[in-house]
Parts: sequence; structure tokens; C-alpha cells
Amino acid sequence: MLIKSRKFSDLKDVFPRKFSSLTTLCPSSSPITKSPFPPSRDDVAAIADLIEKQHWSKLKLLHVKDINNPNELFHQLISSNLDPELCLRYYTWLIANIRNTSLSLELTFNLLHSLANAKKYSKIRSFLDGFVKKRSDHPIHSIFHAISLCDNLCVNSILADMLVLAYANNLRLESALEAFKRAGYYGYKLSALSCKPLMVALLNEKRFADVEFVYKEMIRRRIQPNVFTFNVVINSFCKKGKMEKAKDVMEDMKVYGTSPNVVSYNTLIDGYCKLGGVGKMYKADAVLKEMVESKVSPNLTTFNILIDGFWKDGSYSGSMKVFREMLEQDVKPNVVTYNSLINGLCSVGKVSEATCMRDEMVSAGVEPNLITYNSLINGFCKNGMMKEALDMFASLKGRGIVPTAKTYNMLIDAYCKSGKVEDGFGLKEEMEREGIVANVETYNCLIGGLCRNGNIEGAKKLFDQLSGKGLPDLVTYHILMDGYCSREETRKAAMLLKEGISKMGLKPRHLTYNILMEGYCKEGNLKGAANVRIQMEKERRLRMNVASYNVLLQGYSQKGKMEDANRLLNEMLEKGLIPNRITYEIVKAEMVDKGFVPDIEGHLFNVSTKS
DNA sequence: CTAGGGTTAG
Repeated sequence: MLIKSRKFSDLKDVFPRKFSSLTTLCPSSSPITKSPFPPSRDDVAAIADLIEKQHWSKLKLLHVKDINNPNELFHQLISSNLDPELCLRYYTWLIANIRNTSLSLELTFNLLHSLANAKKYSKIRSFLDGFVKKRSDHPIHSIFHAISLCDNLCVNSILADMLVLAYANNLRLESALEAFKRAGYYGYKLSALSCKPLMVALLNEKRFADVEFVYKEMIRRRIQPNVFTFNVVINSFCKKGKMEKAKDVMEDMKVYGTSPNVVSYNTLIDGYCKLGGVGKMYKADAVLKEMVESKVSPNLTTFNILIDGFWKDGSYSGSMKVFREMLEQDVKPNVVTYNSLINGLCSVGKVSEATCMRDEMVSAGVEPNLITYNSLINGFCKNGMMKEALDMFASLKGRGIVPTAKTYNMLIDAYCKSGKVEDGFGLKEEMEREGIVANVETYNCLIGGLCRNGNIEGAKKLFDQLSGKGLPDLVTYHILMDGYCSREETRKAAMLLKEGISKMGLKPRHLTYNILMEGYCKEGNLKGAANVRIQMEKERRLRMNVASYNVLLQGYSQKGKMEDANRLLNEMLEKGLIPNRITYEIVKAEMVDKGFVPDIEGHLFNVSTKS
């Protein structure tokens, strides 16, 4: 049916005479024209027959000896009545088995078109997945051109849709986005089914603006989003901290005939919990109320989000209240619930209560996991309970849980902070014996430990061993620079910035310069500090932040240069920078003069001229 | 499609 199009005479230069050797290859298969070219349909049919019977070796021989333009043959096959699925099989075989075969994009999409006409969608999906996995492929515009060669808008839309999906699934975001855009230019209608994975992939890369773009485009192109799509967009806004926009999307949902489900509400609640700032839990609570009013029941995740949220907000009572509430509602806590509670307790130093909570979870039949142990180990480490930390570490291993580099790093850091750097190195060797690779954090802990012990030479030696592995990161530099500065060797620290950081391709940040400024200030070299400031502003175009000002203020006030300090303070206020508690501690008198007063919690208020 | 631990420097 599909044939007609092509004149067989076209094949003349494609299949030279020896094509007739086909006869000898498959004598059994029915009449193959021995006559010279043009070859009849029967020739194509014979090949189709070979494909159908999967006589690959015969086909191989044919290809080696007789067929020098597979594109043309393939075109004939597709245009024949041959089942598109067989065409596909032949295609894959051809690519895999015949050297240097590359079929044109046009043919490739010709094949996909016929697969689409036959509704073999899953075949197309997996084909495109493989197509996209190969790095060296065609520019998107050529692909769309190939798609557009068929004028069935519906089929083309399906192909474009699946292409976007394939790119998104393979995390080729640039290509996915471009395909998404081009589909718009061509007027192909995509589906929410492929837009969602695209947005999820973008969100995972924190490309919030792109998620928003895709969402807006979906609306503009009238691609009906579903609850899942909406939820991804809500999540994207939440992760970016744009809560108002997230709420707008909740409203959009209603306009488009869907209503927010438990995930939508959970996402929004979590957004508020992670927002930071005062009153965020109040807002999270408001969403909870709204959710209940809309007859959406909170689930385990809702409670877990709130428990963790209250903890991070410093509200032990709020957290426990939610915990009790969930028990009352007969929602069974899971490992996540207990981990949040344990971690919360550990973070405020209530380590023994955390241990009790662990026992409670065990008796509730919930198995502690690596996260549980890491929280507890970290809690012990940070509270100077090395023995307990090591005991916990042993029981973790005893239960067959595999520690990670981070587990080791917490312990190593604790050793280093307590001056037992040697023990830290011992643990590092242990982790390596167990096949866990010491990472940059491991080394940073050790280097920091050596510096604190005054062994800067050892630190530098270890540092030098890293550069071969491309390991030192900005933090490593900061630690080592700090080490030099505390030995009043700020110049050496400055050398590290000058000769190391940029050569490693690292970008110095405020902290990098602040460390140097602080170093010079401590040495009483205010001029040096001022020069660092100039360097920072010039080379990196970093503007002084509150921390930078604090460093300089400290320097000036220690030297008794209160006039200069006052000048600096005015300068920072003029820039609209808000002094913090540290600022207040350094230049208290000057701050009081300017009307600043701390409240009970230490937050600063300006009681004089507040505009 | 939503929830938990994580680390060195601040």
C-alpha cells in the first residue's frame, strides 16, 4: 500500500547487476527476477522474506557482496507491505552487524512514522531511547525536519512527544528543552506524560526557571497538565522559596479542573517548613488546616514533614505535639519519623533521649537504618562522647549496615577536633581497608586537625598529595589558609589564593578573602587587609558583605582606630547591609550611638530612625 | 509528584 511512490528505475544505480546473485542465495524463495534492472518488487519481497525468516547470515552475505546502498533498499522495504516491526528489527540488525552503515534520518523517521501508524508505540519509545543514548547523534533541527516530512500532524506530535521524553529520561536536558521548543514551532502537540519527566529532570538540576518556562508553555499550548505535572511545578516553586507562586499553581489546578491532592499539600507544607524566617511553621500549619478543610487527609508524609519542620524551627514541643497527634490519628510512625525525632534530639544535645527514642522505635517494630545510626553517631561526636560514638559505630557494623564515607568522616572529624589526629588517620586507613574511598571531606577533616595541632607542615604535605588527584576543593584551601593565618603567616595563605585556587579552576568567595583579611588584621597589618578588600572587589567583583565588614571592624577596633571603624560602619549601613549580633559585639558603643539595641534573642533593632 | 541523616570552612 505504502509503495507506489518510488519508481523502481531509481534503483538502477543502487543495485548493480550482481544483485541477481540473490537467486543463488535463496533458491527456495520464490521467483526472483533474473532479468537485469530495474529489479522487481519481488526482489524487495525476497529480502523482506529473508528478514521475516530471520536469515541473517544470508542477509549479511547479500549486504557484503551486493548491496552498496542500504538506504535505498531500506526505503523500498518500508514502502512495501513489510510489517514495520520487521523493518525495525532489520534496521537494528543492520546498524549492529553491517559495518559503517548509517541510515539517513529521513529513513529512520520514516520507519518511526510507519511504526506509529501501526500504533507500535512502545517500540518507538524504546527505539528513541536507544537513539538518544548515542552521544554522536543528529542536531535537533534535523530530527524535526525528518519528522515533518510526513504530514500527519497527529503522528508527528506523538513522535516529537516521545523524543522529548527520551531526552528527558536520559537527562539530556538541553536537547530535551530544545525539542520541547521546536515541537512548539512546528505546532506539534505534546502530552503531559512527557512534560512531567522533563520538568522533574529540570527540577533535579535546580533549573527552576526552566520548569516555570515549560509549565507556562504547557498552558499556552493548551497541553492539559495533570495532578502530577502540577505537583512538580508546585515543588519547583517551593524549592526556590517562591511560596506565593506555588500557591498560585494550587489555584491554577482548580481552574483546570483538577484539585490539589495530598502530595500537593504536603509539598506546600514542606515548602514553608524549609523556608526559614519567623512564622513559617504558622504558615505551614495554615496549609494543614486548609488541607483538612478541603477534605484531604494528612498522611504519614504530612506528619513527617511537620515533625521535622518543627524541629528545624527549634520547637521541640511543636514536634512532639505533631508526633502525638499522628499516634492519635492511628498513623503509624515509620523510620523517617523516628529519624527526624532522633536527629532533632541529637542536634540540641539531648543524646540520651535520642538513644531512648531509638529503643522506642525498635520496640515499635521499626528497624533503625543507616540514617538513624549516622544521626546518633553524629550526636555523640558533636557532644564529645567519643566512646559512645564508637560503640554505636560498632553496633551499626554488627547489624550488617554498611557505613558510608560520611559515617567515617563524622568520627574522623571528632577525633581531629579533640586533638587525636593520629586516631583520625587510623580510621581513615580502616575505611580504606573496607573499600570505602576517602573523599575530599575526609582529607579536609584531617588537614584541619593537623592545622589545629599546629602541624601546618604536615597539613601542607597532605594537601600536596591531594592536588594530584584533583581533590582539593575551596574548603580545603580555606582550612589551610586559616592554618597559615593562625600562625601569622597570612602571606603564605595569600600565595595559596594567588597560585592555587584559580589554577585549580576554583572560584574564590567572600569567605576566601575574609580569611585573608582576618589574617592580616590579626597581624596588625590593616593595610594588608585593605588591599585584600580591593583585590576582592576588583578581581572577583565581590561586594563587601556583613562578614567582611565584621572582619575589618574587628581589625580597626582592636587597633583602637575607632574613627575608621565608625566610618566603615556608616559605609555598611549606607549600602543597606544589616549589621548582625557579631557586628554589635565588636563595635557596641558605635552601634548604640546609632540607635541599635538587641532584643532578648539577640536580634538587632534600630530604635532611632527607622524608615 | 511529597518526607528523614551528611562534612570539612562560615
